[in-house]
Amino acid sequence: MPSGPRRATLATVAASAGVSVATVSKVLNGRSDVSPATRSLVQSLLQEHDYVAPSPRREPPGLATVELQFDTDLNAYSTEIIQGAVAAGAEAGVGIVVSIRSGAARTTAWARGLVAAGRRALIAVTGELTSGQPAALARARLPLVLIDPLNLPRTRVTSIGSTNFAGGVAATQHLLSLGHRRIAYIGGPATAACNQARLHGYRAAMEAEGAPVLPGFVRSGHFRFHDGMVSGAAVLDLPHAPTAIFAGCDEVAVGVMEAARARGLRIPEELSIVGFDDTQIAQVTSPPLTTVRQPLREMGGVALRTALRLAAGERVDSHHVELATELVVRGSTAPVPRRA
Amino acid sequence: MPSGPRRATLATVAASAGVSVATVSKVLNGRSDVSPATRSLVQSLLQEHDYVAPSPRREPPGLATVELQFDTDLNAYSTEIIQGAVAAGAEAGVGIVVSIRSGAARTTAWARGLVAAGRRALIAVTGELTSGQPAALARARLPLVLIDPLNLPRTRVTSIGSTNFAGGVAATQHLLSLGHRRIAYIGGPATAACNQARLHGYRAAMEAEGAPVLPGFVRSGHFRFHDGMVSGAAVLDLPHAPTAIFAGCDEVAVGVMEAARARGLRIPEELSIVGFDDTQIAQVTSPPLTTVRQPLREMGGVALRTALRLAAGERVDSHHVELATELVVRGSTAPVPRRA
DNA sequence: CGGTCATGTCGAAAATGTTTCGATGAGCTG
DNA sequence: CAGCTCATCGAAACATTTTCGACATGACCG
Repeated sequence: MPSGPRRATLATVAASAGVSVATVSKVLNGRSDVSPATRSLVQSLLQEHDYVAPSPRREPPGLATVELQFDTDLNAYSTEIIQGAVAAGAEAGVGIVVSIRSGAARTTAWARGLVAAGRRALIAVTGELTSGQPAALARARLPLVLIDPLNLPRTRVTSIGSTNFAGGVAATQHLLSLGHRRIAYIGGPATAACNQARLHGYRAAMEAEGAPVLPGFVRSGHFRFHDGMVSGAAVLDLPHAPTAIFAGCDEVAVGVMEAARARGLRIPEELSIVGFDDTQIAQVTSPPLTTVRQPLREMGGVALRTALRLAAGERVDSHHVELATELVVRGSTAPVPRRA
Repeated sequence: MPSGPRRATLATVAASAGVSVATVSKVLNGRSDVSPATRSLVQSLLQEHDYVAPSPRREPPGLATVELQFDTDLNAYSTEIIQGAVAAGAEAGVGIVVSIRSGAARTTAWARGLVAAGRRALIAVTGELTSGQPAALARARLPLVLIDPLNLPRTRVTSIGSTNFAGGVAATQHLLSLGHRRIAYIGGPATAACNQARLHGYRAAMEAEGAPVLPGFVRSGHFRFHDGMVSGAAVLDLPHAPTAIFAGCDEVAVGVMEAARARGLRIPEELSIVGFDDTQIAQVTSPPLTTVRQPLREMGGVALRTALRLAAGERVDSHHVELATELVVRGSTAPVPRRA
């Protein structure tokens, strides 16, 4: 059953406008040898007939792009993801279009716009997803891959993460092995999946060692420097202040460092700090930060390759992949200080 | 005078391959009803005849992209540039494709590839330019905008920078006004224009104050953390060690901090440090870094808008624009210590 | 005023590329 | 061998763009 009245062609429009096919073509291509009157007449008739370009011509092979969308301003974490995606994109011959999510709702129209703009897939980084969004993307046939999603909607979505739980365990065990018992955790949004996994890793390691999680020792935030400073200050001012703090990301760790510095605490002699991510920041602090490395570049690369596989219509082995984290010991951790 | 032997058409290729025009078309469009043998034969003949798709058909409006190319791995500086370009791109409705320059020569073919991939312009960040590259880009009609170029070829190229000289003066004057006289400069590549401007600003301020630039007090590098650590160590180990160091960028400043820390020097009490750029790093060090702010986001935005104007065929007012730098005083600078 | 020339519009026809559909032949089956 | 399937290919129909000549118009000139 062909779709009702055939799709409009130039000939259709030309006939109804009383001009030649050539003229209609010229209007479409913005040629100059068409009088303004004729042009606007043809344009309105094009609209009326819902004219759309015919075959989506063979697209130049290099034209493929993938959108890499962030939910917030770029930071050291984003930089590594971008780097990884760009490197993998260069190999695959697709361009990485970076964007920062604006307030705009992610509607079907938005998804279609991305497709029309030549995007082959969308990679959303640390995003919050409403349940309708995967549906909108599916309608537009735009594959979606998530990196470190804040939440996972019911529908099955492909996502890339790292072994946050294991990382939380490793960080905490490292501190425990140095003799620390009063260890606080300062993390990100309480609802974020990756934050929960790190927190549970911390709790699991503490519990295994029989170390109590003291009241006020677990704090949420937004993974930002400022959160680290504020929460760090709050924790350090407790009567039973911790001797070590496990921060949910490097930026928070640096904020904690600043809070410690403001209180005259020496790091690592009087306070040990472990971060998470191993961004470029970690190598640049004083002292250099002990942290749990997330393979962010690899995650960006894997996300891209997964997105391309989805775009090519292939199945992916698993709808969620976790890359391994690894504890990197630098200078911000030391054995627990002797009681004065 | 038409360009010699007419451009190859499907008919040309079909004739030389001994197949029909239809078959060649199918190969081009990746249709399945072509035998592998025929396909590869046609493909090689397409190559041989330099077949290119004819008219760059009327292009879907949303497809526009601009390439933002970096010469090195992404860092905090890149992040700000990207952020600025992406924000401006979102406003203008063009996508920003980030890429990292590979070893590949920037030939005419490369430039044409970018055009074929839908790029409207190229923004090259802190790149080194050979004289042939602007020519290759011009032949492909791809507008080029430079941000902080390392060198400027003879041909007139549009570029965006900041007032590096004024910034160098401001940083140095700030240190001088705190009573410092033994001030060292640790910068980037000796040939880089932005580095030279900062260095000359430093020299000018020193000279104006009658402060001598002591031997060994000016050092080059690659604007990296490691350079700061090495050159910082070298300068601090001089018999006439400086009381203040002006670093050519924040990352170098952090390296210098690390070198100072390794020598037990307290910052800012025993050593003042000024950085350059005001990337996110500067707010995150201990103590927070006094630095010369470059409006990197604005530079990214201006570069994008300039690139789009060039792509639209408009003239730009000036082929070089410099945005204002601004000294941001934080915690890494203090009055010169009294002689012990 | 009539002739000439430049200019703006337009369409017929040619050029180019894509799609449909039937022809052909190889290989397999019964 | 008849009959069937399947892959491959091209002729022809289509869709669109481009070229080029036709025509009208108006300016300019002698």
